[in-house]
Amino acid sequence: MELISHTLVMGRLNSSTAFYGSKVPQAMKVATFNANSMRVRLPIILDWIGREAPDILFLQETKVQDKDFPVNAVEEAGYHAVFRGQKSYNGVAILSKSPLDDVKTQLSVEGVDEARFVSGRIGDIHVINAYVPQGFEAGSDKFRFKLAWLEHLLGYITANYDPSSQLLVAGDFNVALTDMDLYDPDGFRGEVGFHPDEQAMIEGFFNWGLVDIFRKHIREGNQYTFWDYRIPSGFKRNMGWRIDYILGTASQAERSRSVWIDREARAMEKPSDHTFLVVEFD
Amino acid sequence: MELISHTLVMGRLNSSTAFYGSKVPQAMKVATFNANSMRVRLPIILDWIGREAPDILFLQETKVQDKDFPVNAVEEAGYHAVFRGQKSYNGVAILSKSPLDDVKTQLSVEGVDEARFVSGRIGDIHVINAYVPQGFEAGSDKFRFKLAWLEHLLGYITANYDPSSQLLVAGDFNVALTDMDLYDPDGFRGEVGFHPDEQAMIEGFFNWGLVDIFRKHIREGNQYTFWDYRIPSGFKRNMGWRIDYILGTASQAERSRSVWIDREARAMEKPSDHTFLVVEFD
DNA sequence: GTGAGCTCAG
DNA sequence: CTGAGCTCAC
Repeated sequence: MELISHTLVMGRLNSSTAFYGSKVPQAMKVATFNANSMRVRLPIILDWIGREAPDILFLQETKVQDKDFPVNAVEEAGYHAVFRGQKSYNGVAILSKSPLDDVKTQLSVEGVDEARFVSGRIGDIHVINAYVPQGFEAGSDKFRFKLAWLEHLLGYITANYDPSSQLLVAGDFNVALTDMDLYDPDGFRGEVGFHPDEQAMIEGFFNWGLVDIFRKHIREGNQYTFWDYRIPSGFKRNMGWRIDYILGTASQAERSRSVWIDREARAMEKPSDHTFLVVEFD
Repeated sequence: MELISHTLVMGRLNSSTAFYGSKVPQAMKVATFNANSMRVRLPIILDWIGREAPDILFLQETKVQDKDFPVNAVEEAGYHAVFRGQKSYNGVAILSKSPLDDVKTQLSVEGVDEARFVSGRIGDIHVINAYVPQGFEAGSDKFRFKLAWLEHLLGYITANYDPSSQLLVAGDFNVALTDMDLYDPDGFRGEVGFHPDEQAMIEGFFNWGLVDIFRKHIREGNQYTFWDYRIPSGFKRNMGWRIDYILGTASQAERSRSVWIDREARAMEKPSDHTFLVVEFD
C-alpha cells in the first residue's frame, strides 16, 4: 500500500485513486530495528525490506554520519530515508515507501544534542523514532540522563501531539517492563534496563495514551528483541530482553492486526544484537 | 609430485617407487606470496593451492602469532606448515606437500629477533624463506637495519650452505634491482627499495652463486609482484615493483623450466598488495 | 589503502 | 562479543 501523503492530499493525486481526500487509514506494515551500524547491517536491511516490504522501518544505532549514510542503496530499494547520525555512537533513521513530511531530527536534552530522535508524518500518521540512552549503571550520571531524556521525550509528545491523534512511537527504549520481558528478572531487578525509575517513565507514556502494541497482542514471556553479544550463545539460549517497542495511540493500537518478532534475521550474516519487531495494521 | 623426503629415504618408501634412494631431482612447483595477513588471505591461499598445487609455498607478512596460525585449514588442504609469527607485524611460513626437515625459524640481527626467517629441507632441496625489512627511508635507522639484515642473511647462507648445493632462497626482499623492476625508476632512484646500497647487498647474493630465476627466464620489464595500495588504481595502471624473488643456486636455476606471476590472484576478493610468483622445475 | 590492535561503548 | 575510530606500519 501507499499511505495518503500530505503532498497527495494537497492535490497531486490523479482522480482515479480511491482514497483521494479520505481520512480512512489503509493497511500498513511498520517495523523497528536497532541496526548497530547501518553500514555493517546494510545487506541485512536491504534483504529485509526486499522480502518484507514494510511501509515504514525505524532504525536505531546507525552509527554513521549523515555524509556517509547509504542513501543510494536505500533509494534503489524503493525507499525514502530521513536520518540523523553522528560519529561512532547513536544515530537514527526512518525508511519509508512514501516520503516523510514535517521531519524533525532534534531533541536536545540538558544541552546534550545526541542523534537519538527523528519524527515526521506520512499523511495523517505521525511517527517518532527514538533511541533512548542505555544508561550505563543505575544511579550513574548516564542513568540520570536516560531518565531525563525519557521525561523530555514524553514532555515533547504531550506538548505536540494529542492522544486522539494517529501517532506511532517506535524505537529502542533500553527498558524492560516486567518479569516477562527479560531472561533473568531477579538477576537484573533494580539494575539499568530493569529499574523501577525507568519503568515508571515508560508508564508515563502509557498513561498519556500510548499502547505497547506487542503486549496488546502477545501475552507470553520469553519474547525478546535484544540479546547481549557478550553472553555466550545468548541468542540460542534465548537469554534476551524485550526493550524495543512500537507504541501507538488508541486509534493505532485499535487497528493493529498482528505483531511479530523476526528471529530469522538473527540467522543472517553478521546479525545485530537486536532484531526486527513488526506490526501490521488494517 | 612428491619430493623424496628425508623420511622416505630413511626407509618408509615402498619398493615400487622409481626414485628410491636416488638423488635425481623431480619436477616441482614453488611459489612465494607476501600474504599481508594470513588470516585475511586464507581463502585466497586455500583457493590458490587447491588450483595450482604447488609443492612449496613461501609466505611473508603472515601477521599472525603462532597460536593463531590456521594450521587445520592448511592441513585439510593437504599441506604441512612451518611458521613463525608475531603480533601485528612480519611473520613467515612455509607450506609444503612433503614435510619440512631441519626447520630453523630464527635469524637474530643486532639482537633484534623479528619473525622474518624460516628455513628447512625437503629431501636434498634446502629452502630459505625471507621477509626482508622494508627500511622506511634511505639513511634512517630502519634502513641501516635492512642492510644489516641482508648482510646477516648472506653471511648466514655463506656460512651454512655451499653454492654447489640445491638451495632456494625465496621471499619479499623489498628491493627492486634495475630500471625494469619498478614503474618509476627515476622517481624512486636512491629512495628506499631502489637504493644502490640495497642493490649492492642483493648483488652479494648473486656473487655467492644465487640466481634470480625470474630474470633468467624473462627479460621484459613491467613485470611486478607488488603494487602499493596507496596508489589509486595502481594495479590496473600496473604501477608496481618487482621485489619478491625466488633465488636458486646454479643447479636449481639450471633445472628451472618456467616462471610466471599470477596476476589473477589480484582479481580475487580482498587481494594482497603482493601477488604470487611461481617457478616450475623439471 | 589496508591490516592489526588498542580504547571506548554497548 | 561487536563496531567505530584511532595509531602504527607498510
